[in-house]
Amino acid sequence: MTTPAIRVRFAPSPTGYLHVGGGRTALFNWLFVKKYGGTFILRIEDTDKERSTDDNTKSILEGLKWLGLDWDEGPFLQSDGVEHHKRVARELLAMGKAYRSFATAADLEAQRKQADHEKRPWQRDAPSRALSTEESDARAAKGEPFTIRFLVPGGEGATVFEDGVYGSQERKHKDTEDFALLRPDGSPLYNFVVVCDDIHMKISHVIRGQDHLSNTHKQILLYEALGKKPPEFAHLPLINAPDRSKLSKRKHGEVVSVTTYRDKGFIPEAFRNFLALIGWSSGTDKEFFTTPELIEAFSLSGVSRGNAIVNFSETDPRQWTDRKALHLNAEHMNRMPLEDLLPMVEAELKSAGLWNASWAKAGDRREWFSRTVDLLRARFITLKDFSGAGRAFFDKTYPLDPLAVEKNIDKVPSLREWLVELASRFKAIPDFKKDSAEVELRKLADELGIKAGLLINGSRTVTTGVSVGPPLFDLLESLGQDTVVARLANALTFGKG
RNA sequence: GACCCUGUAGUGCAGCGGUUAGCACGUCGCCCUUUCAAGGCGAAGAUCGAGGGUUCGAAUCCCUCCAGGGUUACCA
Repeated sequence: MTTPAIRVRFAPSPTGYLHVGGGRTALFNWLFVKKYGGTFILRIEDTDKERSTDDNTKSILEGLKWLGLDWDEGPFLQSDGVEHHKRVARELLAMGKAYRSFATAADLEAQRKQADHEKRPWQRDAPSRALSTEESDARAAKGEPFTIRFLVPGGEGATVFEDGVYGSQERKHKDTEDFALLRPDGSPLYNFVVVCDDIHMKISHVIRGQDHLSNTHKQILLYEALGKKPPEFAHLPLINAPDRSKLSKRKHGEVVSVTTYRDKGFIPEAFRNFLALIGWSSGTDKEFFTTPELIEAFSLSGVSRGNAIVNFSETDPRQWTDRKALHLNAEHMNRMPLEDLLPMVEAELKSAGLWNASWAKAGDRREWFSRTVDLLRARFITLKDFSGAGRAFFDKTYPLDPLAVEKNIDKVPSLREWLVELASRFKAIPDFKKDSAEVELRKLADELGIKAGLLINGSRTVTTGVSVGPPLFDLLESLGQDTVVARLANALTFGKG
């Protein structure tokens, strides 16, 4: 017995951008290949010409690239194989394993209604199915339009397969309808093309969403009719919205699109980590995974069977996506090697127009940049925070959080004067460092008979515009004496008008 | 309607015949020489969808029901 080479594919249809469910399916295929070795193929299922667009294809590739899920072959366009698909359909027809269905859409609709009325399931176009070969040929020759449908075997037979996640699956032939292979215009349909292409590409393992679990039986019928051995199948539980409905851009907005996560400052590795945790577990308590760790731990046996919900709020911006995703991103940002993070922060600052050449690799402020990023990352959640909450570190001007001003400055009437005084104390420090700054600040607090916290909160707000960030004295040292003094000296008018 | 899949805290997962039913996110509280969305400690939160069995013993096995999801397209 020979074990065929492992060949898996991700086959999205370009009827939309890459959504989180698709991203997760791609990730699992990718992990499978990385873990066991093999070839990862990308195939674009563009058989529905009405809904497929090049823009969507582009955005899918973009999403995949950002996610770091590189493929070995492709992208292949399914539509390139149409002639082959048609040929196979004709073979099936010639072998008597498929038949021409002359019913129009309206006929079918009537048949279905009738079946419904009689409380029996509609499964096939019985009139066409009963046609003799001669009559069928004659009507086709006359130019009458027809659909080619698969002739599902009768009798008590069943299709059986062992799913890598859901276990043994069985479906009686009588529960499967005579699904269509080719439309009247000759274009092929999904269940048929998938099988043609998977055979053609020698796919060994099909890992895809659970919405295809039922389709698998039809596909197996096709493999059997074509005399081919079906691949191994593994289906993944679906990812739904908080209301348990399918994720859709129209209903749920940008949160379902993979590229949104890129645009909102996610780190690819963190997002992979999050995606992996939906519907999969290593079987241990471990949840933080670098990608090599993920590959090592990955196994189909860890995939769960229940559909999952990705939790997000459409009204609370702090919860625009699942908190766990956000948490994982913060964690990865904190724990990843600093040298890997620096280019990402650089890119973010550049796109925000805040980049300064002296911070570049060979720049004279590189060391400062590196230390500051290191300081800031402990409390940041996404890359966006470097240009947002961290703006005061990278730009002369920075927005003020009115709430911070209210809470940390305006609550104490004389605080503004005290901060100006603090500025002159700081100015006099010969060697401005976090320790010397702290000594000076606490000394002033003592003299004034006030809590150091007041000055701490106040100077944080004045120097950074926000109420959260790194420990104050670290922050002051990073900003540097001149900047700190200048900003504090402005305390009287800070945040006014 | 038919066929199929699933059902453990708000969410994601552990658990596979004997545990005070674990972990993480989130929530709440306390601590961090009175910053903070970081860190530390702690708490609340699950009659394991419901009801019947089997068993000395069931979240774990069986049956029924219920709920959610998928398929039932000349969508994918």
